[in-house]
Amino acid sequence: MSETTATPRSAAVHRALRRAVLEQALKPGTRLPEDTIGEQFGVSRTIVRQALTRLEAEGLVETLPNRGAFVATPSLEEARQIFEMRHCLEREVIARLAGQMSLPGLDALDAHVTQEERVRGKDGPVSIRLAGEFHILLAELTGNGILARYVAEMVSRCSLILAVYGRTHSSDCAVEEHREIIRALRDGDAEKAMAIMDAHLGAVAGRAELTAGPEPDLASVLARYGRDQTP
Amino acid sequence: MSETTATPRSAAVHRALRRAVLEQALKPGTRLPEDTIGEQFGVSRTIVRQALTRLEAEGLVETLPNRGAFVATPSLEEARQIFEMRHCLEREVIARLAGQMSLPGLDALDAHVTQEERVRGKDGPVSIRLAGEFHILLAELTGNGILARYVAEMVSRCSLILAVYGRTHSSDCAVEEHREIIRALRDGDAEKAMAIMDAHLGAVAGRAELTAGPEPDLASVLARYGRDQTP
DNA sequence: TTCGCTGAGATAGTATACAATCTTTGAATC
DNA sequence: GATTCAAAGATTGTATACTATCTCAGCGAA
Repeated sequence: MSETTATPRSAAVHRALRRAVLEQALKPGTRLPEDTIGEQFGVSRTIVRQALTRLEAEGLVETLPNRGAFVATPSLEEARQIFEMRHCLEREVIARLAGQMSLPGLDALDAHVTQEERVRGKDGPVSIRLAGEFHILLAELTGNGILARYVAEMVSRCSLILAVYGRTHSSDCAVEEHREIIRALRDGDAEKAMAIMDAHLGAVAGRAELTAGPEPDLASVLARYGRDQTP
Repeated sequence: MSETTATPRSAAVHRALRRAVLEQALKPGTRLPEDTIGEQFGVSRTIVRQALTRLEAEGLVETLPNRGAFVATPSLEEARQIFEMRHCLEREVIARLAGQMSLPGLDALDAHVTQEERVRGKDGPVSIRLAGEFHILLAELTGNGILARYVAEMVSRCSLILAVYGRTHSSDCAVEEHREIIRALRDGDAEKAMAIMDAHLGAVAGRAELTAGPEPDLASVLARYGRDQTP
């Protein structure tokens, strides 16, 4: 995940904003004024601007000239393309891992899913994030950092899509499917792992309806995400 | 290819630098001091910094804290990963296009290769760039912008790899292979198209030795790339 | 000679001031 | 009452000034 971070300060802002978006604390379309954010983090607009530039490159933020930055709102067409791309990439991941999993790798996956189970139902936002990070972890285990980065990007943007078009994140089934994927990978059953992944991603893509929640206060969200908790 | 460009000025610097890197006018490891670049383009460091940030996100530039930006020098391991990823993505492109090519699409490809033939042997740098853009055009024809963006990124970074590890760019064979790929796609022969693409990419990846050229003058290079010729 | 220190120069990191642009509010007119 | 224009406010775009850090040359001591 981690590129050579340019500077620690803007990296911190970048991380915090990214997390807030991924946990759907900042909903698509939310305005991201530079000075409001800078004020919250105690940095100047210069720093914020760098973070926003990077987020834009990742597709999590859209900026309009002279209008500023907004949390990206994927169109239906974009959503379709992102799901397609994610599907393609994750098939590649499965193909590379099936039957080739190291013991430490399997342990790491197990540990992650255990963590998912621990917060299931308790902390919605964290649960959403962990579900995505399972797929990123999987991609990282291939050893190909580029592949992992692309998967991470697609997972992030899927989170955005679900925030726009999705119903509630039903994490119950997801966790069990994650276990099944691990099992199939351990057994070297590439076909089965692929099938489960297809179903899993299909399920994710399936949740596509319209919902509208209340607009949360930007400052209060940022106050929560300011402290850089690593978990 | 084109995201929502933040601001025209930094976008221009970004394009120019990118082009210079892709045409190997700026070789890997070249230092990219902010004020030297800013001076050349008549903009402040602020603008240059934005451009460099974007280039870093694309993997074309690496920055070291308090040391500044350099044209990225891919390690052998990165090179391997990039070729793997490119291979995976381009297979996806072929799979989607085989037998589904529209007439305008085929025309566009033909026109591009014709352009490649026109500059073959005459303008080395442009020839390198056009060869890469053939693959990007192919990816764009799938209609999936994300896929196209990723292919574009991999093509760019391959260009960087060849600049470090490659021998001379033998564009002669490449152009003919491009024609063959078009033919196979037109005939709907997915297997053949895939095989040619495999061979083609294998040939690209195959050129891996060590070379070292003379260091060109940064200012003179930028002077050439300052004028934003669109072709 | 070599090693280490010190200070000058250069360059990136950051904040801020100012300019340009957009949005919005309010009033005047139809 | 609706519409249009204008001015004020807000926010982004850009340049620049200042600070922190790194690099390297020069000098002195072992």
